[in-house]
Amino acid sequence: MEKKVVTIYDVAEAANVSMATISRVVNGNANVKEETRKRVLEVIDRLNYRPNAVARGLASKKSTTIGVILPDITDLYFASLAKGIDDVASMYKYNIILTSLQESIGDEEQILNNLLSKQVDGLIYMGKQLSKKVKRTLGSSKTPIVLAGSVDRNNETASVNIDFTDAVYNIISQLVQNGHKKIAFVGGSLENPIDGKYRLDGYKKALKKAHINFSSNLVFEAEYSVRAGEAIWDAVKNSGATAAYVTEDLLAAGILNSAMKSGTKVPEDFEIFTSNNTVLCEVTRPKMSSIEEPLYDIGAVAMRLLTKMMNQEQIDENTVKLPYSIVKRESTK
Amino acid sequence: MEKKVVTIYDVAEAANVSMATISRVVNGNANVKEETRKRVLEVIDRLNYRPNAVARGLASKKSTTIGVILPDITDLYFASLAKGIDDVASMYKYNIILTSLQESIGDEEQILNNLLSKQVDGLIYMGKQLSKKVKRTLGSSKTPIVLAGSVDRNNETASVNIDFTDAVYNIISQLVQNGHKKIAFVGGSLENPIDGKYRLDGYKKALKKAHINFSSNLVFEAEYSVRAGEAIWDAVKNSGATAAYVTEDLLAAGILNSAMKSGTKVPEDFEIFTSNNTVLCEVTRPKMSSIEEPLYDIGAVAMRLLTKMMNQEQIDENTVKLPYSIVKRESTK
DNA sequence: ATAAAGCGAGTAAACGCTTGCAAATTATGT
DNA sequence: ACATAATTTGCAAGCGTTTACTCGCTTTAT
Repeated sequence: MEKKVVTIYDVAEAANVSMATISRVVNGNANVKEETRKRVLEVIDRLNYRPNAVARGLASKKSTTIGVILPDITDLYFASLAKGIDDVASMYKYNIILTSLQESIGDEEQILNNLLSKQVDGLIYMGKQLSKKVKRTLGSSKTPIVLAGSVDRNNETASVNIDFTDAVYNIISQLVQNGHKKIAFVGGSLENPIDGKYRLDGYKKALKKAHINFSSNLVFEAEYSVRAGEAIWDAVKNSGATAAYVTEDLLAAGILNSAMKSGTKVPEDFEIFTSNNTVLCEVTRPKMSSIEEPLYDIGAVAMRLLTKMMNQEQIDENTVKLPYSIVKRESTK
Repeated sequence: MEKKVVTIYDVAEAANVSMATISRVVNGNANVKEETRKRVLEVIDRLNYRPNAVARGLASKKSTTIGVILPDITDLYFASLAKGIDDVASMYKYNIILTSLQESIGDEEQILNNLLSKQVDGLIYMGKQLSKKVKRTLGSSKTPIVLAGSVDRNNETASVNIDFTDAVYNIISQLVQNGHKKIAFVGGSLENPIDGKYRLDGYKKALKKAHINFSSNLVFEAEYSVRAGEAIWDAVKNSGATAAYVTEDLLAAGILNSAMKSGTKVPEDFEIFTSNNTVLCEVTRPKMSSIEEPLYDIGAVAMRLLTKMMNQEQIDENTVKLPYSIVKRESTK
């Protein structure tokens, strides 16, 4: 006995109305007599009818699905953003199609096309930056997109972020205030505008304000990993730096561990500020002081913004900057 | 000038063939003359045709989409599993719809219905355990499901795991070998069969083997968080335990930190073994020894298994247990 | 009492694709 | 050259919904 799928027709028949009426009650359309609605609802329940979202999508041209593109879901930074997105999405009854950016560069376009072919109603992008090509593809579709924790140099694309420059400016200023003259800036690839432009700008700005000359010897580039952090410590130490601002928590944890292990006391002999305030900051010993990006909120706001765009609502701010704060723990004085 | 969506008809017209032929070349059907195929491909490229996956889904009754249900994406344990799933899924051209299990209990059923309404071709579940109700809903659909890092008491449902009991047995045996008589078992909710049954069984078994009496005073239940770990340390210490096996990394990290802070040297005065070998183990100082669950692989194998089920291939093993290993770092002797 | 307006429900045409079947074309063997 | 087989194509019927349009029946106003 094969299990038959219950369709709108079956419900219509059992409830003695036309399928249009079923559709109306399922969609909450007001043009249905209360009595009929009740009867239909009952039948739906009895037959265990489950509207086919694919068919609905085809007929309505809405999939109630959004595409989320991120580099790596095991990176707590993105996972936190994703959680914010997910919560708001489910609040608005959207489903999320998650896709990771693979190593290979070229496939960003392919991922996008795949998502568009699935008729997603919107997109959230958390990669490093949108390529021209991708932007073009996006432009030719009408699918709205917003960047979360990612920036668009030209502010053409909607995005939600914190003011990276400002945050780093503050951090560095505090370090300066603590008497440091040589402060290392340890970032990921400087090609990524967040590190290479915004954050570095904040660093430079703070130094300038304090009349300290910028020296590229104090700027380090490393992969975002504990190992890379451990490996770079010697270089950082040898640069003469007495404090460091690190753009990512794993990296910072690695540096911290190497420092402690090599006998450099943190924060007494060396202060460390990191950037993402993931749970890692609480796991290291000493616990790390960090910029607190409201990651969950960034994701949530990005998703909320996207729902507005999908509803064609008026958007007042294309680029929203959320407030950040600074959490002092034990890696700074 | 409104942008028109390019459909299969447009391509057919431009290529001077019927839409059926377009469909065939898009689907790689062999019954197309090479010359025609080339021409069509060219037109597809020129018009920038992107097949509508929703329409395909409706016509073919396949969505090339699977649903993934997990408790919390910011938990590295699940994130790692998810990554394995994602990679294999994209290898097989499936998309993933990610849904988080909210706090509220009752909605598991709703989540499932939503996913089924989206016509997912398969499901991967990583929650604590499938409720009867959910199982029933699942049974009435034909959608295959596999559990990843989650267990089914009755082995009715396909699942991929490690042998939790065996792993813990080994850990505890090593601790016993190191001379410990009082070993704490610190888990999450013991209602969860993984902790409360499988792991605890391994613990008991190892004690028994060593002729050590099991004492419930040495069994602790705590939330999976750093704070909970820090908070529980005193109780653990006061129980007289000289070593602990902890079922989750955050929790272990909290315990470790409190121990060190309170002057108890790890591993000299107290040994700690944890369970998930997430990156946290490398971030704490001392770094933590851990069972190494091949999380990524579990996810990957689960997804692979699911593809087989979706293809109606013969499955030899309903329940697959992957090999685990034990990584010794600095929290044990 | 009667026309206008409104409500509730049905009809049928999309939506963009897959696919079984039949028709047309080309290749093969004699 | 002809029949037959094999290869390519086209036709059209779905797939399960949504949604304009219509239509009959009540209300309401006059």
